[in-house]
Amino acid sequence: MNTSIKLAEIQASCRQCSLSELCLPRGLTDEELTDLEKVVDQQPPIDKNQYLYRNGDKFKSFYAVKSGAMKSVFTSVDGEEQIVGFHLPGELVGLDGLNTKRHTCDCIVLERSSVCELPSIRMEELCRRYSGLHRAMHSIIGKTISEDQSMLLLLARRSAEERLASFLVSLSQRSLLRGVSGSEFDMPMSMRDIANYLGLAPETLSRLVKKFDKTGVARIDKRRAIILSHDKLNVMVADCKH
Amino acid sequence: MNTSIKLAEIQASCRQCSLSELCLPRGLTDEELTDLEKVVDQQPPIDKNQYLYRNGDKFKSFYAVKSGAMKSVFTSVDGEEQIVGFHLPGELVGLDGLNTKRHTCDCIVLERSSVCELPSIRMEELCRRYSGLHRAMHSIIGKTISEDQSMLLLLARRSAEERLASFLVSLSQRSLLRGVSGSEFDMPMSMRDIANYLGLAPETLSRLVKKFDKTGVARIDKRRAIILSHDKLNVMVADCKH
DNA sequence: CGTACGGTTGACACGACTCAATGGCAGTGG
DNA sequence: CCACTGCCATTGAGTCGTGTCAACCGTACG
Repeated sequence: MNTSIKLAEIQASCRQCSLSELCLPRGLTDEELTDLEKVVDQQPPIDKNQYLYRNGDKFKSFYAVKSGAMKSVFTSVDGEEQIVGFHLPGELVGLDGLNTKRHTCDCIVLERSSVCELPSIRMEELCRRYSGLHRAMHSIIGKTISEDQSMLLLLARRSAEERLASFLVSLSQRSLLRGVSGSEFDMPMSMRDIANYLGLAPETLSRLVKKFDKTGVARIDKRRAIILSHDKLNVMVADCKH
Repeated sequence: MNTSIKLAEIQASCRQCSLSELCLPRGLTDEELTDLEKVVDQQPPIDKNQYLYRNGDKFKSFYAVKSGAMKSVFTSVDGEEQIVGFHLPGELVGLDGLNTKRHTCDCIVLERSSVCELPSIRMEELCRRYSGLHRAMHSIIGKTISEDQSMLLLLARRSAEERLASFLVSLSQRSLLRGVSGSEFDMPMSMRDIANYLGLAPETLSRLVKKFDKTGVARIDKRRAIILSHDKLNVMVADCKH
């Protein structure tokens, strides 16, 4: 195989990527984009259940999800596991390594996925050169923090029903952002994963899903979700206590 | 009054600050420190119940807590409030404004406090010049993310008892870091605030505190906490389900 | 074909919330 | 100085949501 061609293939073309409006490149200048493309590495696809990185691994890169999906799992000293995020195309993962320069989560692939690798050293250099990129990074980091805080409220104050409703709304909105339907979309994660993420027992979630179907709110079959009534969902999310 | 002297007073001296080993300056070079001091503004003390910033305010600065304490309160559309963090001396607040350039939390002062203001524009410039400072910022941001994630696990998977134990351990450790006793320290927040932070009803917390006293784990009187047995506390935190 | 795992369903228990009443303390105004 | 007024904290009684346990089914996979 011709090496030069291979290299050309490996280097990412953010401009041509359909996710560029969701992803880091959003709002960057031409010059910034050109240099960003130079440091972004395409990675070979990763199979289901493989680790993108593990808790304790040295933090060396951020990763942008190109296709597929993954989950970040935080494990406590006693072995309790908590899913702290699901990552869909256009989203950036790896921020949990910023503090100690080692990852504090496992990042596990939910379905065959491909990612772009953004070496942190080179990103740092670029951020120093381009304030637009620096701000874009900060914006993504800030979004992660805000989402985590919103999740704290969800877990601390919401009922099981409100949690599921909120989760479906979130997935629906992210689905829309990617240009897919906000009313019918695939869910790459298992029911167990969703239950864990929402701080519920799998049994509780199972009963809730059934109830949502019966009451015409939403239907989940296999790994496909159909929102039956956005109105009802939004009411459940917005309302404090019924 | 002589203006030049006044200016000299306003400008912070991170080097002389007893918190420098906890705070942003930690690990910076002399040169970085000199320039950092130039952008840090001392602010007049803020009284109890005042807002450092509000949800929706334009994000213009980070703030380093010099003395006192504050809480970050995240409010949902329906008015539900969740305390997402307590901030003690040496800690940096304001990160919730990174995403949209507007704060997503209220930051409320718990007891008369003073802060150092770090204008974000000037910090950005400095970060571009000094990689050490850049990394220090990233480290603090990453720590916030990791702590939030650890909090997600706490709220999703832990019993009320484990949550309180974990909270006390955290306060104890932070107290130690500041050079105060890890076994006896003041708690600047109300019982209500703690309950809210831990996702509990105030009544539940009250009963738990009583139980902790009775079982020789910890005693909380007025706003002072005494750890009676670090061992017992650690067991409660480390143990999964008994 | 056997095994493992994810998801479902039912019975049951219990932890934590809600509601309501009381006490204590701080701040305020007469 | 003391009554008034809130707010916070406490305590008890009762309920309900959600977790736990156990059994079962279907499907994927080796």
